[in-house]
Amino acid sequence: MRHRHRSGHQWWDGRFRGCGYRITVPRQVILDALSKTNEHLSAEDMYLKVHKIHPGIGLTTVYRTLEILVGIGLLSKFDFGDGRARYELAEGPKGERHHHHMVCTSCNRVIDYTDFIDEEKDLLNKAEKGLSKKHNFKINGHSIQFYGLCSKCS
Amino acid sequence: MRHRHRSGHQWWDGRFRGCGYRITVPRQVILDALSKTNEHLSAEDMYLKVHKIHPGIGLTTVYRTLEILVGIGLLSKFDFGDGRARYELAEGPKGERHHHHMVCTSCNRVIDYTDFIDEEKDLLNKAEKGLSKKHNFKINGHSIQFYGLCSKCS
DNA sequence: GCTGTTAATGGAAATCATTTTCAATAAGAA
DNA sequence: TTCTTATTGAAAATGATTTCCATTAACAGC
Ligand SMILES: [Mn+2]
Ligand SMILES: [Mn+2]
Ligand SMILES: [Zn+2]
Ligand SMILES: [Zn+2]
Repeated sequence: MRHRHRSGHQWWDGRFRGCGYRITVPRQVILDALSKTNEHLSAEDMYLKVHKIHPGIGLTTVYRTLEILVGIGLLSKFDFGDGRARYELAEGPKGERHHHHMVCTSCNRVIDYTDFIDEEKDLLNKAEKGLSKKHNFKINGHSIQFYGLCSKCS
Repeated sequence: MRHRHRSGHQWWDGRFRGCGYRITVPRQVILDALSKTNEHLSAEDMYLKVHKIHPGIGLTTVYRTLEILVGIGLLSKFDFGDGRARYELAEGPKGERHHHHMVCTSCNRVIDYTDFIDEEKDLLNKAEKGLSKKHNFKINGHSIQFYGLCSKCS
């Protein structure tokens, strides 16, 4: 009964195989863990989480897997200024999860928000067009974040 | 004649002394170098640049000075994803230099732009107000950057 | 289901940016 | 000039991420 979720195919199976990657136990476990959290985990966070159930999985493999997932666009990688990279599912079974972040400069808490996303999209589209024309720069993505103090720290 | 610029007071003198810091040769040299470039230098870039004229100045001091300058708001510190922090004068003798960045994911070139800054400001103000109300988050700053391919790489 | 090829794994060692330590030096108040 | 103490620079330490490499496991083809 346990681990039943690992028998059949997963929503990311196709994408994964399509890129020529093998589906291995560590990769399934890591993807599972990512699917079940909405935190912004670091590689080590991930390792510790996974390690409780699967002590065999090494930190190196976690790093490698995260890098692959970023590479095929399933994961987003962030730097929130605390000296380690943090990751978050870019796309779930239901589709995109586009949002931006507020980072507390005191306790490092990261808060997702989707407010103003529509207005942002307008501006970003406009900017992307204008900038790619004016500076001849082909824009593929963007990153926006606010820094400040969260409710508990202010 | 050379180094005359270091005799008198500089535009940053007051701010610097006001924070209780001593004005030392390494600090003057580093600030001078920063004033004369519009690149986005890393600590090591800075060290190498300064080292040509002042071989005595150590990398440690460069790191320390940059950190102080960020602390008092004279410098902005960025992470453009190439594994090292990069710095740029936040404020010149003439005042603010607010702008955002486009980062080439192929050659790591960083391009400043000020286009759409006004529209951005409107959106950011609106967002800051809305978010601080809704999420009870006190916003002090933001970071926006576009990623893509520069003219030479696309 | 077995087999062979080869990608994937994990522990140890290496890397690399940044920080810490500490004895020597220099800024600036008096 | 003198005295106090912040600042400096070399070397060592740190900590996240990568690289090495011998072993293991996916899975395509039988
Ligand atoms: Mn998020
Ligand atoms: Mn800039
Ligand atoms: Zn906080
Ligand atoms: Zn480029």
